[in-house]
Amino acid sequence: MNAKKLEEKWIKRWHDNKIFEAEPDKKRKGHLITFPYPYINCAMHAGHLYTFTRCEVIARYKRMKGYNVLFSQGFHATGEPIMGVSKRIAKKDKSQIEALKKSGIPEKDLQKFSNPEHIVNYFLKSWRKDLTELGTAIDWRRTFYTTKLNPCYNNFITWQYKTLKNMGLVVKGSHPVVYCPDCESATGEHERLRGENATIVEYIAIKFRNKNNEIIPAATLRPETVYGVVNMWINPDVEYVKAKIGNEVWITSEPCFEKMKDQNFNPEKVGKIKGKELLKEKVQNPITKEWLSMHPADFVNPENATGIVMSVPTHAPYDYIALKDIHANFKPIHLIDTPGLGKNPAIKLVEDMKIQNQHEHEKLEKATKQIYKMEFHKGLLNENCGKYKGLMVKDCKERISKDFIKEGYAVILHECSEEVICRCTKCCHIKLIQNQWFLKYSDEKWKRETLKHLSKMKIYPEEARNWLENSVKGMKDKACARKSGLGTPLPWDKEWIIESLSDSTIYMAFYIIQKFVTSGKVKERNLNADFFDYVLLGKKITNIEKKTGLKKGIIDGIKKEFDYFYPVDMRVSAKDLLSHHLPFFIFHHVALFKPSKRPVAISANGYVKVDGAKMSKSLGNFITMRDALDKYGADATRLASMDTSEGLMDADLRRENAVNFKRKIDIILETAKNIKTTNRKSANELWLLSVIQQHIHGASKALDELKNRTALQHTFHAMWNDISEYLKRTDLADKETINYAFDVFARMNAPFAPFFCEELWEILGNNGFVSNAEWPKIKRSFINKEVEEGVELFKNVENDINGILKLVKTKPKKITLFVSQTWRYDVFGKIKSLLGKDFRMIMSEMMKSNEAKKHGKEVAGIVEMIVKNPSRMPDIIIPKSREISLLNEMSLMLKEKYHADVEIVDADSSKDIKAMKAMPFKPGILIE
RNA sequence: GCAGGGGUAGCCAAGUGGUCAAAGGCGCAGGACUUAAGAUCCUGUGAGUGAAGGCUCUUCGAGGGUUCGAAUCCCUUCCCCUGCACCA
Repeated sequence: MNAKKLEEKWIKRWHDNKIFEAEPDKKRKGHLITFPYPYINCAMHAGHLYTFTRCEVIARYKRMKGYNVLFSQGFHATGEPIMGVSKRIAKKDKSQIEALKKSGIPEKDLQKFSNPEHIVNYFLKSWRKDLTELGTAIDWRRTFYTTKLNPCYNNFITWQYKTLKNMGLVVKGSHPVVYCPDCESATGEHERLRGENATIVEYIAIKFRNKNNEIIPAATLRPETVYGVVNMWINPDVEYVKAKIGNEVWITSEPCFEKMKDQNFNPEKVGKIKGKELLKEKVQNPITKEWLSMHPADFVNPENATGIVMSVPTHAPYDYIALKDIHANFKPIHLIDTPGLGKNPAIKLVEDMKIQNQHEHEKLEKATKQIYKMEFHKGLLNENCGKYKGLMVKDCKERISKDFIKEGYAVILHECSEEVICRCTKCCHIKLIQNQWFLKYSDEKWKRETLKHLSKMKIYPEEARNWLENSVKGMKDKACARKSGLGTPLPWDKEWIIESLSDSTIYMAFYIIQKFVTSGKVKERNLNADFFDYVLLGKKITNIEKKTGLKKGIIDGIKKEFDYFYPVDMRVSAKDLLSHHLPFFIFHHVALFKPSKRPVAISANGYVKVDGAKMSKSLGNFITMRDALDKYGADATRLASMDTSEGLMDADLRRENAVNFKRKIDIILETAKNIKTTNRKSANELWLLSVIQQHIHGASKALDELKNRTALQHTFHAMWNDISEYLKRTDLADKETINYAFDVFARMNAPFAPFFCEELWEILGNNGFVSNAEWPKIKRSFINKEVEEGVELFKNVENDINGILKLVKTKPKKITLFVSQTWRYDVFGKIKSLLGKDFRMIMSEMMKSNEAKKHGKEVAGIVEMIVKNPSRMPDIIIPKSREISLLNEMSLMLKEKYHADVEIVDADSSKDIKAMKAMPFKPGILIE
């Protein structure tokens, strides 16, 4: 049967038997596992596949371990992109039309995509189809999507934000964005011609004053160096602006004036002044009260900050070289002692690097960076720095800024970290957006509680904890609403729409409610604040029937189901969400829910590469889910994606692996169907039964730690190797043994490759579904170390014979195997018990027995050999009689293999040199 | 810049103090099967050396250190990837 047919067969049976529909059940423990709902502006692709499959494997594994797993899947439509697509289609944008065509949408349907609702519905269907064909164990009664297009979900978000606002966790404020004054809008990363990676930097503009008490602001990132300013830099060719700000007059460059307009300074232009004119003025340092001259410099860029620069030649290479260029005299003021930099480090470095003039930008940049870095990390402020003397730069920088601002000596000026040019070719600057709504993640109590809860959570792998913890610690207030895009309006300020990360924090709870919406028991009108307070928060509400319009039986049923399945037991995500969604997820649960309803565990994984490279359409390694399903089938696709990597490292999905898995699956099914059996229990059977226990152990342990690849190593590769090994050694398999092996194989691989495992399950004569079967338990009675050792012995002997034959290059006529002298067994046994102790101690212990004394020299040799290389010591020392019988058993096989006579000889009764060399578990070999 | 992760054989990747010249996979070479190809199975795969199952040297980004012993622990240094927010 081909893969497609097989998949269809089982999808239908699963569906007909409703096996993935989770209902509360007193006998089992509820287990809620979730994958972050994907944004549905595109079809599912390999990037989603990996994380999704991890989640799915764990869901199926937990189910088999006896948990009542609730695994459903919602979809995310909130935000700008879907709206963007619809707008571009409405405008008949060519590249957008092409993109849709490429993803398989026929020309005649294109126009429908100008309606965002159509886009949502289209991709909902496409995702559901792909996920179904992938064989996922999803309870589809519980699926939903976001935005006000779905009124029930909309009510849920409305309730959440009202509640958070009442708690004081949604507040009004302003925040800086990169802004294009020409387009009059925020300029996102993808809307920039240049400066994609620019970040927002806070400059400290220090308010120097001239004799007329006008302010000449110099912006700096190093306010601590204000103690060492010896002059100011002005660009003589630039025309500066005089602006009234409050009751002060400021002199800045023209672009700075524009920035200040957008940063709430409310400047009013009152005049202009040439740079050249300014040079005549003197200004006073507000901190040191020193009067300083203004000097000309071309490196002063009017676009950058205020267009006026303070000069600290001792710690800023640019300032020193510029002073040197104009042959100015100055008195250096050394401020920061840094190990390895010496006095006046900028002067020293410029001289050491032989920088000639201020046009050697490359060298100067390098020097500046070096000094900044070292002084920041290791610098100590000295006696020239007033009350900050004795502090490390890194420790007091922030304090200095705050102090200066508080005392009115300085203000914050926001600036881009690098030049940003908008698509419209205009230069961008930073704007402070007013009256924005924020989630107050900076709230100390909220943050503290969140960190506290995080410390109780299980995080897989542990490395991800650092990342999460740092994200939570560094979390600032987050703007939670935008003016455009799809979503739920802020209930109290409807022109704002709750943005996409902010409406995705506690929605896992909605999987439980959605079932009742799907069944029609609950309608939009029932889902009011009282409903959510009662069901989700467990508040006592009188007259709940009246208030929600639901019968007590129904609403209590919902509450019971919520209490049964919540909290989220496991959230599986790629690592990109560690810095925003996952912290938000914890924050909001902590704010809203009582401790027992907060998330239990998070598992994070790396990104996906395809064939070793980042997936991209231009590289030709972009795989949609559809491609993969059609080409490799669901099982092989799933296996290939799980056989990549685990932990936070990026997974590399290799298409060839998928092909190989596909082939292997066929082989396995064929083998299982055509197996010829008998009844017998020889060492071969006992061995297989025994090693299977190891794989059960290994796989279970790995899956408990969410290590997909390690698990697959056991469930698939190692298991199959051992089964093949067993079959190779025998013409007829023992029926009971081989059935057991395939039974375990089917069960253990069912989470990874459910379709073919169901098929295998049926071939083995089972009814029902392997998906519902129990995860195999270790059978202690099957563990047989001696038999395993026996097989090992066989392999070793075979290996040694091969090695010798290769070297001597003769055709063997007779192979003699000498079983070690009896006394050596005792010696080995004794050494084993002493292993790990000091060499001399082992030696003296060994020499206590008479038997050992008799062979003193040899015993010493053996001890030395084993201490040096403990691998020479077998795991178990089997008795000599057993070794003989094992060798006798294998002699027939050796005979066939090498077409030679095989004889087993006891070394005690031989004088052959090879007989003397024989060790326990390592027979002497003589080939003639 | 800050934060997180990483650098292991031709490639991917396991390994966090001794059983490590280093699992597994891919690739490559040889063999079996086949009319042939493919698939499958077996053998080999750091270098050197040995007509007996070994022995020697070199190797885990680089450089130091700790240790009887280091891919693994400590220090210094170089390089790569990811995130830094209003954007899903």
